[in-house]
Amino acid sequence: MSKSQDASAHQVVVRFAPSPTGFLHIGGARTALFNWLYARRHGGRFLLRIEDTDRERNSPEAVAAILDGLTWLGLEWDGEAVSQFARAPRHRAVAEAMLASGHAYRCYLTQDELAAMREAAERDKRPLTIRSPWRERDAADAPAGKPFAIRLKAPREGETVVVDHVQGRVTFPNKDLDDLIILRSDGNPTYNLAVVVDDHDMGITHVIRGVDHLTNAARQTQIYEAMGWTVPQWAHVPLIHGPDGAKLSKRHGALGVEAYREMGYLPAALRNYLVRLGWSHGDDEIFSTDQMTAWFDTADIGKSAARFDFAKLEALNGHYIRNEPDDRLLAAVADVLPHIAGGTAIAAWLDGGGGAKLAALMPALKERAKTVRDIISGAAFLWADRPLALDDKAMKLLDAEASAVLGTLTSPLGAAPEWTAHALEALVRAFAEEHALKLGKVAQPLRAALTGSSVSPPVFDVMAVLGKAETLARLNDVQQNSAANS
RNA sequence: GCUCCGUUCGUCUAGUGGCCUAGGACACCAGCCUCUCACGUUGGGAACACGGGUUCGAGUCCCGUACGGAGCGCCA
Repeated sequence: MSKSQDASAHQVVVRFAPSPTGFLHIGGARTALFNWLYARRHGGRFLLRIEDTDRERNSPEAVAAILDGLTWLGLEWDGEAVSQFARAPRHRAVAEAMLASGHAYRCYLTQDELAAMREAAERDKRPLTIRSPWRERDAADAPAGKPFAIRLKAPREGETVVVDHVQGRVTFPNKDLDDLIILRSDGNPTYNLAVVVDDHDMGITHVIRGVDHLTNAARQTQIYEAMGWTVPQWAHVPLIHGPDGAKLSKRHGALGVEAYREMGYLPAALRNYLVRLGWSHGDDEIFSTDQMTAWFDTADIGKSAARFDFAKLEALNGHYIRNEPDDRLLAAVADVLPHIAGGTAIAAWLDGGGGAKLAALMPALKERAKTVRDIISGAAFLWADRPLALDDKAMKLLDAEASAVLGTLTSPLGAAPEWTAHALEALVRAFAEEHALKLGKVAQPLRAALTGSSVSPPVFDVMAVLGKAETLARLNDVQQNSAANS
């Protein structure tokens, strides 16, 4: 292990180490992104480790969801994902080695004794620092057969320093740090031990993670030092908060990335939004993946927490949608369809020949969409059943006068020699002029009749995509309806 | 409570002692474009938490206060 590490001593190796207790949430996604960017920037490796040592709270579904989320986001990792649980024997061996070298000791403190210490500290309103009497006791005093945990024999004097790319130099007085347990009485390694051993064995050079791990960095430093291992470079990134400044909750954005996918966000947009949350490169806002990787640096990560802002994500997503090739947008539509009401019916319509129509309208659709779902709702009139349901504004647009205008328009339309947006626009403009009407007086009722709404892509595009027969049929529906009402 | 961290427009941020009468982006408002919406474009309002220092000069350095956050498990 150490040989291969020496050989690659100058190569950057980072990792993303989620615990599979849920989905890949937005904060984790950003941490993964930062690590991925850092590795790519330095031509290093981005490894993945699943922290699944807590058997109760871990599920294969969650692991799959995390891998899916990373893949969708485009954050490919190098090699196989490492299971932390599978490495427990090695963690145990390291704990034993520390015991043997005198850097750790067996602690026979019981849960009851611990609880009493906690209670006493609470009562006296003083900070709780566990001081195990077993630290100094002779091994001969050990009660035979009683369960024990292994605790790190941490230094009591001086301070432990964490030199961090983001947080700067943070010092922790050793007197405030207690002897952390590295091996539980049931023989299982604890988180801090497992992380250090794994990071060391995996040759991790830089640990980029949330600030909630800052104090862990101090404790982990003590383990590295006890083992005589090289401490990795640290970069503790501030957390992402909800719009109200409090911890991100389900209401806000603490959703799994798959939720963003289902809401119709593009991975490139989410990456761009996330990278800009806490990190900056001057006034730049839009980054291609190449630019991100070329410019990303832990030194440019801010120290204060950022709030999650859907409006900005949406604006960014709109930008990416406008610039996305139509065929990929079509694929994105197919991707979200299963997740919306009536989606399967739409998918069937698409497969039954509607796909070509959606594709034809895509340039107009993507111009006004913020999410993939907007594309779908904006195209809904394509597969709507006749006669169309009209919304209130459409209803108002189709008053008696407008209906009459549309009635006289039907015959020139029926005789249209060419059914293209361009030709239709010329035809309708000529018609409006002939009848001394402003174009809007014709176009708006037309839009209402054809789409059932006052808002849509340009009407001439709508007519072209709908086709002559369908257009005339929808206009006829309006005539029927207005006749019935009068 | 203790330890650590933070605080520039509503939000994300630029800013590393003079280039800042504080810049960009999103959002908001108004105009233009226009068959609607959107895009685009032009313009507008909008911030250095507060109080002391240091300095010729402070958003930038120091101290304090307030507010916010994170961590204080035989969880990860």
